[in-house]
Amino acid sequence: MESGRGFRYFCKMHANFLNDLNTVQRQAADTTEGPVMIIAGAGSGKTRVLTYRIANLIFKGVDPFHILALTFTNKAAREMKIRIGKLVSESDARNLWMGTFHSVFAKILRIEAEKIGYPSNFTIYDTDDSKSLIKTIINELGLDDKIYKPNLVLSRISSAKNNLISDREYNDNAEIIEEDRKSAKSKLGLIYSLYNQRCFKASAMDFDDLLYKTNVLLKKYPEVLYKYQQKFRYILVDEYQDTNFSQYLIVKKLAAMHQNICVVGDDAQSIYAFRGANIQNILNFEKDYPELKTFKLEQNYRSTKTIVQAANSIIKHNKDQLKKVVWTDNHDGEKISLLQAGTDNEEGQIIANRIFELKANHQLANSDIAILYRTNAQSRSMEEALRKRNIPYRIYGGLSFYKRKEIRDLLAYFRLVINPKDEESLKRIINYPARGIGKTTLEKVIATAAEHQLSIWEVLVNMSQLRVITGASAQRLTEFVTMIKSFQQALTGNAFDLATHIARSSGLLKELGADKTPEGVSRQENVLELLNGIQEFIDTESESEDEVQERTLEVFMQDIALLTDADEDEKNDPNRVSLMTIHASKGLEYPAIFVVGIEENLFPSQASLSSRTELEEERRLFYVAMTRAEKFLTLSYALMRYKYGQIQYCEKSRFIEEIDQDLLILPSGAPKSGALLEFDDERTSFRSFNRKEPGIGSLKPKNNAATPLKPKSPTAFTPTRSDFVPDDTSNLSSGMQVEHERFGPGKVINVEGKPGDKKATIIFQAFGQKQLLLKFAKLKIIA
DNA sequence: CCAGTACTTAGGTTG
DNA sequence: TAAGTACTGG
Repeated sequence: MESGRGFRYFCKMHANFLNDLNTVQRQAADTTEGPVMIIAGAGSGKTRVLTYRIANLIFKGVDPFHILALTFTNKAAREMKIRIGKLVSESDARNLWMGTFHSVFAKILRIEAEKIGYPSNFTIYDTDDSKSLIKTIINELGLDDKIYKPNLVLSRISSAKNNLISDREYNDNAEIIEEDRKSAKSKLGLIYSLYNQRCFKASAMDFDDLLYKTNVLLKKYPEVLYKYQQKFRYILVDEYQDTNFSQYLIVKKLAAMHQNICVVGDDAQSIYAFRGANIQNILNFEKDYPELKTFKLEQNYRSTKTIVQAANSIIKHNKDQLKKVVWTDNHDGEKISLLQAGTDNEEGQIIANRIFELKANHQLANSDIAILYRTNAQSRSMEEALRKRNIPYRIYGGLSFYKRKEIRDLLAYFRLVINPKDEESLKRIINYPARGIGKTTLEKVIATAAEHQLSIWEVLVNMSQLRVITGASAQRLTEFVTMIKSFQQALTGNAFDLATHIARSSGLLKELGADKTPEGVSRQENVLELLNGIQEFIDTESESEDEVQERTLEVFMQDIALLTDADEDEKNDPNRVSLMTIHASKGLEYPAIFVVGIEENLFPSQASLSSRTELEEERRLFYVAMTRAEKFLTLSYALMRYKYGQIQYCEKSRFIEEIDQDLLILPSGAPKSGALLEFDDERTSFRSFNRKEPGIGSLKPKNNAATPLKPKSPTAFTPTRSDFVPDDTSNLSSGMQVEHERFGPGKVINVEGKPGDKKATIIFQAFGQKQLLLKFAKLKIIA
């Protein structure tokens, strides 16, 4: 079958290419048959081993189509493909099945969708969609959303799915029922069932469904399981310590036939237990495959001796761990600096100063440096300080491009056009931009849908037969349906043309164009950027050879559904300091690392203190943070910090005490807040500088002048005119020119409603289309 | 319907 | 403090 593929690569690769690896690494990469577990300490060249192992498989003649490699992020998959491409050939690398669990199995689910009753163009609900649907259900059931908090409900449902507990099993399980009853949330099971029904009716799957339904598919259809067992003869799983039960079982089933399964992980770096990841999977692995060969990668190539020893001294305080000794041949390096600041703001200033010193003394670039923190809220004081010193930075994990409102709005149009049953999208845009479809009308439609067991879309399409809504409202709903249908006609055509057409004729671009504030302009630019992205998508060729897909809008949407902001590439100025949470830093490395806010109740976090397992997870998190550093590691804490606008007094973290103290440089006379060093620019010039409030200097009031004020909205500039005398509008009709006290001149395009309670739709020159109730609106009739 | 105001709440977050 | 939602007057 594998007709001597190795031959083709003989010239390109010298047979001894595995000599680039150390002994254990080489064994791990060359033991290609049978179950293998690789325990890979931090910085031990794990990615390198995976890369070489896959290249080795291809070199030995395995067809890339038969290799499945599951990674933690799409970015990791992309980078690994590039590296493998350089070892073998780009076309072979392209043909690998490589990606996250979610993206790989979403692909498979689309192929097999009809077996489980879904269309292949099913929508993927993201967390916001899920939450919004849960909110709807809670409201419909008349439950209190303070008891049934959408976040909590979702995490409960998610955890059920990740443990493969169906809604039926949930509702039949005495233990679960008792647990929910005790916490006064006995309706959770009902919400779970309704949520599933609604997702199914909307032809939608949430993130957890992608794994759950894969399990259902493989269990219910042995022939499908067989097909993929045949296909995936070699399976590799990265970051195995962070997989959950649902993922574990998928892998176990797929690997059952050939048993060529290789998992790579490090129990010391397991930091996602809080959402279902299970270290037990590693222990299970040994039970499932008694023939297993285990390799321990213990030599660290990343960090100095100091950093490796410090990290080891931390992790040894955890009881639960596999035996492993991480060591390094690297230099001792510098000691770890510990900095103490008076307040969170001062912490930012000290760090910024320190970054200047490091860059000046050690020829580091901004991009060699990362600041890591426990919670996103901590980024503020760091940003402020960096901005003041003109140090360019980039924040990971902020509001990603695809989460911006204007982008979600346009994507909702695309989603609805592709899958008109997608109710979350429909509700989002049916009246945006405003087209006079009010809350009452929509509620009537939803009620009708529930009554007849139809989707909202089906009600809209069959409105004339159902005769629930009549008159002007029905007219506008019909117009909406006609518009969406006309978009659907163009689905097979050019994706960019269709997308642009939708953005224009939905009125979305016009709506955004009406807003002349800087924010408004930037929203418009974002939409244009998305359209550019679609053009770019069309211009790039399809990833894999076996699916020569048309670059339609539908395919584009499938592509971006599972993106995260870790996937965004750095277009402008790559030379920036990186800011991110420790969670987001997993798998990354930098010459210089700052870990900030190492205080009790923050790191370890307050909530983790009550249980040993949670505290140990925090400690692993600290271990991950420290082991990101290659040469320079700086830790810091503050004595005071703002939390929810209140001052909180802090104590340095127990984790600091746990570090081998010989490796630390303790805060030698932490700078008093009276005299900080203030740098002017990137040169080393600096001057002493006195703060305004001696003593408690850094507890300065917020909203200082350094923070740019938000530009005022145009509304604020339009004075309320005392000479404005409104006209009688009881006979207002379409086509009339009017003037509004605040919105200025505009043209009436529609008037409806009973006399005395009329609603007018007016396009204002400067403010776009608005609907106004005439009993309130003060209008002057011009013509 | 629109827009300003009062009130509530707050963890880390793959895809 | 900041963001998001619910309420209310025009």
